Amino acid sequence: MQNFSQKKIDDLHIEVMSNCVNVKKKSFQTGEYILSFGLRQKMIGLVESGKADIVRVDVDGNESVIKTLTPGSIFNDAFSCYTTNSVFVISRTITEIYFIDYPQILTNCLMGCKYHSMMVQMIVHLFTENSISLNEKIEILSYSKIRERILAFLHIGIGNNETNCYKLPFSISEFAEFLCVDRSALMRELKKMEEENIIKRENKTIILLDVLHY
Amino acid sequence: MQNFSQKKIDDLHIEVMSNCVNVKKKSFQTGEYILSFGLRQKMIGLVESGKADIVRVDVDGNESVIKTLTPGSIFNDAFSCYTTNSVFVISRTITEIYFIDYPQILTNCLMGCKYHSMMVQMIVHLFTENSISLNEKIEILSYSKIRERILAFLHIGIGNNETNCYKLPFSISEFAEFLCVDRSALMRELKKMEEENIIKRENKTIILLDVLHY
DNA sequence: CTGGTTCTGTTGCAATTGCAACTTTTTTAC
DNA sequence: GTAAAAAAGTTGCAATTGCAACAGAACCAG
Repeated sequence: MQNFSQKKIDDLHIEVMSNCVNVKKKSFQTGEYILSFGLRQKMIGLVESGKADIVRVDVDGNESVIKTLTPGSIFNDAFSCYTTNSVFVISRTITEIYFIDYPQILTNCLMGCKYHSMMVQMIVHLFTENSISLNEKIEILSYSKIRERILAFLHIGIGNNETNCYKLPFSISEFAEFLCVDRSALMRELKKMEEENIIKRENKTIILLDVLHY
Repeated sequence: MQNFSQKKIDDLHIEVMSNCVNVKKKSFQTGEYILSFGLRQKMIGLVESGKADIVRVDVDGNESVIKTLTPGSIFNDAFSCYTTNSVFVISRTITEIYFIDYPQILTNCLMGCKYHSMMVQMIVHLFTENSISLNEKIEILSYSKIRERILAFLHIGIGNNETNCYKLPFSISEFAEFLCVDRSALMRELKKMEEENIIKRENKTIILLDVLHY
């Protein structure tokens, strides 16, 4: 999730890579659809600036944020294939994204380019990070009680940080969506937890009080 | 999940690969721990025969089967890193597994071996399949009602098959574990769905009656 | 075949959650 | 600055679920 340290790929690397494979940069407005993965486009997206969400939409139209993308984040089409529902990437601010041609990395330029190895490592990094995020989400959703999900989310989010603070990267409504629980039920539980001195909340910042911070 | 057609890697490939990277074959007894991923071992496991489960264990000791591994299945350490809980691979029958040294694929034998490209594609395949399974699990868990989870599970499992039958690859207890719901509550819901003619159940085979099979 | 263990099936009950329907506050757009 | 829209916050109520505690069936191992 957010605590996973992104391996930043700087402009120089992008420039070098663009000699090796097809790289395009595009800008998106707030709310614009960056990708509908139903198309199964084989490419890697790399966020340079802005913010975007990977959102799953089920058959009933319910949305669930799978992951929030920030500068340095990397994503691809592996999120959606073979599932019945759709996954979209939606720009939440003005967002700039590099698109790197995916099959090219494996076919073209085969073994000849000295940056090829770096590209392969980038792919592995992408998939590993993807895998980690998905596992974190499963860990959270495997709890049946809202309180447990909140705590799991906070523990992952706070991770090895020195503080017990966590600033939500999204609104409370989106938080409920992420946890796959009803918004009002989430509010209710957050209130209860505050009354029981388990957390303290101020706007979008949640402080986990130490007693249960095992 | 089970309907995802595995790209079988036959013995010849394994033999060729073993010239390029370090490959070891090991046998495990029923119930034996194949891997505790807490160790963060960088390697790929490839099931030759038998059956094993990837199991997540949370801090309270609750177990949840992430995925069932059958011959041809491939797995690695990307399942667990950076999460607070542990992931294990447990052998359910006598199981034979190839272990392929992971970093070697990317560092040793760099660009020299003509099977290198195949290895890279294997890695991509592994991660993609991993990603698909995890997404399917998230899709299932994103529903809050047991009935919805059962139906999502069946839809994924049946997929594009011609039949409406699905044979559970595990016991009802394990099914409840997989869906992250209480076993007795699952029983109750299965019974209700049978009474409402939504499904028909016989032992471990579930038939989805066509009305709701959109 | 016998005792033990695991799985299946059932039920009552309390707790939690989703849902609907609100009000209030904050943010956005013109 | 003001109207409109989105988000936050509340609450009552019904439905669903988890939990505990059973009993019977199936499946071992000696």
